[in-house]
Amino acid sequence: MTSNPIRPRATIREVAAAAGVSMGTVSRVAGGSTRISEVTRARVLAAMKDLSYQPNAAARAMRTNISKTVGMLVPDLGCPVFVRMIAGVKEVLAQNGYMLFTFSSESEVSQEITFLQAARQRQLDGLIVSVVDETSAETARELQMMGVPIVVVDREIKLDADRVFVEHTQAMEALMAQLIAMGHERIGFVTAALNRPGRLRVAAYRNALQRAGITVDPDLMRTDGAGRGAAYGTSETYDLLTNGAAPTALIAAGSDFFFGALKAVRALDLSIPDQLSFVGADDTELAEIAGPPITAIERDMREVGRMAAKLLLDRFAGNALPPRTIIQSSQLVLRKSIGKVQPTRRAPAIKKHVEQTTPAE
Amino acid sequence: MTSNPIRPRATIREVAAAAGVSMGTVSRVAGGSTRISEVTRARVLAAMKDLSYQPNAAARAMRTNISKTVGMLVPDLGCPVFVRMIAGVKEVLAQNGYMLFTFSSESEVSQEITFLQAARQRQLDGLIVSVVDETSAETARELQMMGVPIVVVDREIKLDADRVFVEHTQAMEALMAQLIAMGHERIGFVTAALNRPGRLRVAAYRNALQRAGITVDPDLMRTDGAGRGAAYGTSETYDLLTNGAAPTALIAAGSDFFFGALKAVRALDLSIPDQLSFVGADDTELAEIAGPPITAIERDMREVGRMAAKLLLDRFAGNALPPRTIIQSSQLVLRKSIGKVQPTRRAPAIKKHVEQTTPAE
DNA sequence: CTGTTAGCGCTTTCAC
DNA sequence: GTGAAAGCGCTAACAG
Repeated sequence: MTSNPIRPRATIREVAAAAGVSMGTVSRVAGGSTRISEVTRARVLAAMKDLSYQPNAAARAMRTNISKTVGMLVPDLGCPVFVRMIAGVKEVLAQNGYMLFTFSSESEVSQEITFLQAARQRQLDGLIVSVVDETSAETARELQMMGVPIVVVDREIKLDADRVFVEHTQAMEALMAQLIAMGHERIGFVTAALNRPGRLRVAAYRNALQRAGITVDPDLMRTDGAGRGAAYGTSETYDLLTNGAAPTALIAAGSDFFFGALKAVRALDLSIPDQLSFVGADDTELAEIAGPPITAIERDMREVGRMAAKLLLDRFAGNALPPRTIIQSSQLVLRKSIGKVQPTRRAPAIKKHVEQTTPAE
Repeated sequence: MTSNPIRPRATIREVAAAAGVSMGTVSRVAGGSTRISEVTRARVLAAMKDLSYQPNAAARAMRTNISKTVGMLVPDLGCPVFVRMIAGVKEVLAQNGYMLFTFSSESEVSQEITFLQAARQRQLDGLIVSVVDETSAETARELQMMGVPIVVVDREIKLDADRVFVEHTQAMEALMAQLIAMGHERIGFVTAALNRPGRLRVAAYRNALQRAGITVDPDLMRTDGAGRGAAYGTSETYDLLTNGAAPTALIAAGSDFFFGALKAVRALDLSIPDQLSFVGADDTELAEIAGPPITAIERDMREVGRMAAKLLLDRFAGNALPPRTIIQSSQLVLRKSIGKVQPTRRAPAIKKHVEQTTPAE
C-alpha cells in the first residue's frame, strides 16, 4: 500500500521492476493474455495496484492503432433527441469496453471540421455522426478521409458508411390526416428543411394536403429555420399568427422550433387547442408537461443510438459487407393540444411581444 | 493534389520525403516554430496538404505529455444546467486550441470511476468535474491521483483544486421571503440534498422558516431525491398534495424534480397559481414555457463554464498559487406561478395518476 | 536555418 | 511461460 500521489504516473517498466518480471510479462498481464502462470500474474497485479498503474493510452494506441474510443458528433446538446441518442450509444459501447467522446458542433460547420480533424489526429476507432448540413462539401471531404468506420444517423450524405435512418413520412402523414379530419385546412408548418428529417416532413406535408385536395399555401410554410434555432420558431410563429389569415393549426417540427413556436403562442396568449391546434416534435418532455400536453411526433432515439453503436462494433469485428441501412420508426403521440376546427374563426388579437421575465427585486 | 483516400494516414516521415527535408523540419513547421525559412515552410505546408497530413496525437502526446485535451465530467446531459456549462467551457477552451472531452456519468459513481481512469490513461491535460456524490471515497481517491489540474464545479470535496461555486443561499432566501410574504406557511420542498447545491438550499429553506417563526414540518420536506430523478419529483409531489394537509406552495429544486413535480401537478389537474403556488429551478426553458410561466431559481451556467475553463488555462500557464474559489450568483426569476395564499384553502381532489399519452391509432 | 538522433511507454515477434 | 529487443510517430536536444 505504498501510494505516491505526487510521483508521476507509473510506467510498465516500474511495474516490471516492482514485480521482478520483464516488461513483456507485465504487458501480457495488462492485455489479459492467458499464457501466464497464475503466480506471476498475481505478483504483477499486486504491483500494478500498489503503484496504481494505468496503462498509457497514447503509447498503446501508437503501437496498436487501436484507441478503444469512439467519437460522436452531434449538432446540438440542447436537443433532447441527441441527448437520448448519446445515451443509447454509450450504453452499447460501454458494454464492449469502448469510451465515447461526444462533441457538439453547436450547429457550426467550422466546429464540425475542427472535431473531425481532431478525431483523425487521435486515431479514434470509429465515428457516429449527425452532421449540421448535408450539403457541406468540406464536411464530406473530411469524413471521406477519416479512414475508420463511420455510422451516419439520419442524414443523407454520399459516403461509404453504415446508416441509421428514422422513418419520418408515416408519422407526418398520420398527423396531417388527423388534422385534416378535424377540419383544418390552413395548417402552418415551421421547421428546417436543410436535412433529411425536415425534407421528408415537408414532402409529407405537401403530399397530404394535395391528396386531400387542399391547395398548398406557401405562406403557411416556414421551412427555412436551419441554424436559426428557437428564435426562428418564435418569430415565424408570431408572424404566421398575426399577419393576414392565420392558420387554425400549427406544426413546429424540431425541438428548438417547438420551443420557440410555443413561446410565441404563449406571448399571444392563445388558448390551445381552442384558438389554435398545436403540434410539436422531438421533445417528449416539453410535450408532456406543457399546459396542455401537446400532440407531438416522437421517436425512440435511444434505440437509434444503440443501433448505430452496434453497426459500428460490427465493423470493428471485421465485418466487411457493403454499407447497411437500418430504419427506425417514429410515432405520432396524440395529446390534448389539437381539436376540431371552430366554426367561427377568430382573428387573433394582436398583442405586443411580452417579456415574461421579471427580475427579483 | 494527389489524394490517397485509401492509403493509411501519412506520417511525418512521408511528408519529409515529399518535401525533400528532414523530419525535424516538418515537426518544426507543424509545431509553428519561427526559426524556419519561408521557402521551406511553404514546401512543407504544401506536402502536408497534398498528403492531407494530420499529426498523430498519440505520438505527440507520448513525447510531450501534452494532449491539448480537457476532460469534463457531468452527472447528466439531460439537465440544462450542465449543457450550458459545457457550452461555456468549450467556448473558452476552443479559443485556446484545446479540445473538450465531455462525459456524462448518468449519475452513477461506477461510470464516473470508469471515466476518471480513462482520463488518466489518456493523459488529459486537465479536468473539470461535477461529481455525482460528494461523499464517494472512491471518486475522491481517483481524483487525487489524476496528477493534472482539476477544477471542481459546485461540489464540496476535499481536493487540492480550484473551484467554481454557485451562491445558492440568497436566491433561496429571497424566494422564501416572497412566499412567506404572500401568506404561505405550508411550503413543500422537493429536492436532493446530497450535494452542495441541495444542502445549501435546504439550509436556507429551514432558516427562512424559522426566522419567520414558522415551525418546520419535516413531512413537507422531500429532500432525498439523489439519483432518483424525475420519478422522485412526481411521486413525492403526488404524495405531498394528496396526503393529509397539503402545502399551499411547492418548490421543486433541480431540473429533474422540477419536471417530475410539474408532471404530478398536471396529473392532479391543479391550477397554478390558484390552487398551488409552484416554483422550479435549473431549467429556464421549462420555466418560461410551461403554462403559466413558472417562477424559478436560475443561474448563468454558461458563465460558470467560462470561469472554470479560465481557471484551468491559468494552471496550464504555470500558475502555482494555492487553490482559488470563484463564486457565481444565482437569481430568483419571478413569473406568474406564485400568488397570495387563498383565504379558503381547498383540499385537492384526489384523482388517480393519469397516463396522458394516447398512442396514435 | 536545418539534419541527425535518442528515446517517450507500450506491444509483439522471436528466442529460450 | 517468460525475457530481450525492435520499433509505432513524434519532438527536442545537439551539431553543423
